[in-house]
Amino acid sequence: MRADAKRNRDRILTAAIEAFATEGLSVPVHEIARRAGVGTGTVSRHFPTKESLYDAIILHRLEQLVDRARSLAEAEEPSTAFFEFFKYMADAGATDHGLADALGGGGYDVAASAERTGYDVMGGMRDLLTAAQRAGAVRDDVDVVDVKALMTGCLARERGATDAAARSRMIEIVCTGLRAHR
Amino acid sequence: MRADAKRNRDRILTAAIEAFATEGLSVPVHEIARRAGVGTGTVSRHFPTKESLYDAIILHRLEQLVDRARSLAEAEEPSTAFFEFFKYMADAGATDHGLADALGGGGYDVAASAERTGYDVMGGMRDLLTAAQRAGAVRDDVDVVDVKALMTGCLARERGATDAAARSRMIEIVCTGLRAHR
DNA sequence: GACGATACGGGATGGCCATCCCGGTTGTCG
DNA sequence: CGACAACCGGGATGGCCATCCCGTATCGTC
Repeated sequence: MRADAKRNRDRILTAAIEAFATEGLSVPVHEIARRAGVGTGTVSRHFPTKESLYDAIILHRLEQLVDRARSLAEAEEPSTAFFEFFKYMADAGATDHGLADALGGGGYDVAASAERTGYDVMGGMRDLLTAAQRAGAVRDDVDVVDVKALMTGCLARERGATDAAARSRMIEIVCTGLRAHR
Repeated sequence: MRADAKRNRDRILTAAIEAFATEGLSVPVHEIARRAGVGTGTVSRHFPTKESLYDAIILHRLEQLVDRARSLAEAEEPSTAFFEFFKYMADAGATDHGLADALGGGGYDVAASAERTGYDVMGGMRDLLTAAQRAGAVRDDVDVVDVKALMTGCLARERGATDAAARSRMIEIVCTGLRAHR
């Protein structure tokens, strides 16, 4: 690959990460090109569709989060690992509108894309959850989809990432509800 | 107002209610006109902008829900009134994608529209909440916006309205978390 | 240093959609 | 019944956006 091509590709990725994070997934490709300082054609050539940009960025971000899940699973006991991760991921979603859109299903199907590209983004989360359930720390009738949905509730956009107090309050509420107790 | 105009207006409202409920707020105006059996011009004349249709339908729907909140507030003790209402509204949102979009903030700001048109959709909910808090049934650091946000989490669209079991599970989780306990 | 391959820019294209417009129609009132 | 105002339909308009295209510029190699 030619040097300038690689350089532009990296610029585009950097610009897209930032643009998605601040504006959400609906940011125009044109705007990403502008931020990257390249033409729209250059974006299209590196990433033929907007969805391929989603794949490159969102799935990569989720991989990072899953790595975090795995290291938490090793270092902590199941209960704290799960709840720490929940908080960690919710915070990530609150400061990254693109991630929040993806989790909320806004026009991008994470699970389908992960499958298509061979990533395993659900696995790490599922392991964390089932371990916590086996340890009796989480109600055992919930599944990862429930968890994801409840998390998106903590990401309500109307107060932005600013109101961290409200967010941690909501996280606390959901985590309390998730704890086993019958 | 001429008889045919009134008839068409009603048809449009009926069609729009159904279209929003099944397709969400992003359904094209054209599609609403088609369902109503009128031309797109007729829709535009009765409702100059799409948002005026939102106002007519969503705010009206919310009024109904607020009425329900008020009657629950009279009939029940504060705690059950609040939690009943939460469940009632979440179920409403699950079967009405338009309502879910509006609650989730998908391109329509309920609070602003309510203010602009003079409706008081938040009031009933707020009363219910503060009453429940005074009765010690709900943590007193949450506000209506939190409640609304957590509710949208229970409305995750990816399983549609079909999976009622998952929904009531999530409602249970959130309500448990909302209960006071320190 | 020159040449072929590769990549670039940004205008052109086409789809989608809300809103506007106007020639034709229909209800209403005298 | 007749005339006129009100209303109707749906095509036209314009904005937004992803994607494609092609003349031009740049890279890497010989």
